[in-house]
Amino acid sequence: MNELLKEAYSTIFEPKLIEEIESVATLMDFNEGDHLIEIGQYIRQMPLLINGVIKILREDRTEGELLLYFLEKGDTCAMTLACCLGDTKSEIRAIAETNGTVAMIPITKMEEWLGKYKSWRNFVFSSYNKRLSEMLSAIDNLAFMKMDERLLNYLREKAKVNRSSVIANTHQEIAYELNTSRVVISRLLKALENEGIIKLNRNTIELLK
DNA sequence: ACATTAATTGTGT
DNA sequence: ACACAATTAATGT
Repeated sequence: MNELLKEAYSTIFEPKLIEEIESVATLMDFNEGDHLIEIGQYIRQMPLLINGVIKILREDRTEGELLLYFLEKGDTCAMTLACCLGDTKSEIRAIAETNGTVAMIPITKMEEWLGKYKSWRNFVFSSYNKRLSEMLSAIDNLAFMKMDERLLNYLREKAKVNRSSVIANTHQEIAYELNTSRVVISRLLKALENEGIIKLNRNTIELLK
């Protein structure tokens, strides 16, 4: 079972650290659609994503959801790091985009490793870094980009994480994640189809370019 | 195989 | 944004 762990992390972590992870981590499988982290929840374990894709959403007080970014194999959630270290509640919601596996690591260990392993420190810092810049581009999207550009961005990201140019989502679901209405999505999608950028089917969208 | 229903998507106001 | 039409998938008979 720990083949997976090695495969995902052996390029980043030194062998000793991987051994330690193996000895303390609990592997947890999740299924598509599972709510991994809810808003307001305390986080006592730190997840390392081994397999699958997780999406990170922010929720508006009025009940709108907004997609922030996707997590892929070898990533961890920066929010979790902040929560663990600062002992605060989660500000975000994490939902499984596909089936997958995470390794859960006790916070005590992760603090211990910070001093002990250089590769771990690097991992934590660069995760922060990466997420920060993803947050910035998410903000850019919101502040400066029109809905049609955001939609196209979304489709591209989604195609990337699923490693497939076919996106299996209804217009309604997309609208939720971009925090807009379904009608807007339908119209924009159709416009994109007319431009020959995508192909529209029921329940699926195929990215052509 | 057919009819009914529900869900998804398209369009006009 | 809303209402409704059109299309397609799901289900029961």
